[in-house]
Amino acid sequence: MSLTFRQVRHFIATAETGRVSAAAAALSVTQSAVTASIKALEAELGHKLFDRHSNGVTLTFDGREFLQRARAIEASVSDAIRGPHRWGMQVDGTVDVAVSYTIAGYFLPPLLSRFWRSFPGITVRLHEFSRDAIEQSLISGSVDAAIMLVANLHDRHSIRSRLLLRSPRRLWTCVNHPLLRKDSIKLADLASEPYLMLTVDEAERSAMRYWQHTAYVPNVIFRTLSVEAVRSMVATGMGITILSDMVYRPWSLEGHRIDLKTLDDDVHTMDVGLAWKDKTKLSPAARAFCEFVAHSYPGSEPVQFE
DNA sequence: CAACTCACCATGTTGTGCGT
DNA sequence: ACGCACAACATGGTGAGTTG
Repeated sequence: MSLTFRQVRHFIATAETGRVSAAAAALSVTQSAVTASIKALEAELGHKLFDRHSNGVTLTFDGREFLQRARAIEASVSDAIRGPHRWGMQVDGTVDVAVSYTIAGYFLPPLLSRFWRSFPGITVRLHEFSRDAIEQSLISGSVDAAIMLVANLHDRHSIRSRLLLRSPRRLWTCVNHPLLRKDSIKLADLASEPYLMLTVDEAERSAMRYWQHTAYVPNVIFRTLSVEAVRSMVATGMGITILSDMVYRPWSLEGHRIDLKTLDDDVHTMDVGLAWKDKTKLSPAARAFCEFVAHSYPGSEPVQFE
């Protein structure tokens, strides 16, 4: 027997809900069907993907690794299914796209690769800016569109956005960190821990949005623009942090492992979105780019580009 | 060569047991 | 009570073999 797309869908649903029964309900199948899929998948891969608990399941290290691949499989299949209806058309031109640092490093490359294959006649000029510079560029018309973290979008009157991806934020620790032995972890449990604060792309502002809902503040021992610095310091046990799954990688540059834990508090997701200036007629190339990006991440509301 | 039969397999459900 | 695992059984698709 070989891996099937059905097993991948069951696995992703289980990973995202944290419960086999919830995944089954979401997929409109029974819990047993999902259990069987995951067991078959584990047998096929030769690795345990979930740790089973009385209140659900959690991804193992191998499970987290496979989740990233499973999401790529799902996106690729979705892309293949949608593609032939729309993307065969010939469009030429240039599109200027602004992106933030996190998007450029962790979101854009695979998307751009697929776009280039679909629209070889379109040249994409990329510009990496801060959030406020992206907004100014959109309003001034110096860029056609942007892919950015939309939670902190300031000018929602002049700039329209379309949510593409919600990436959950979780606790990062070194392996064998005492916090990992706790059944449930809240922000209150982290307040006394040395905290590594990423500052790039307004990450600190985003972090403080969920800390503000508690009576605690993080014990920040180091602020940095470097995700790799945070990764290395977490991996060596210097501190903890909370960052999104999108930027998570299981190893630091030095080869030390980083563990993940879901928090019990309501920590906002990191929301990636497509943004463009309202009431602006997009060029054919810009419109093709926006439609391609929006269609690559279905799920939320349909959107019409002018 | 098309139509039919049958065995096999993947995938599903129901019912139930077990652990927390 | 809740959630996962497993056994037994049902269903539908597929491929091999048979028949006219």
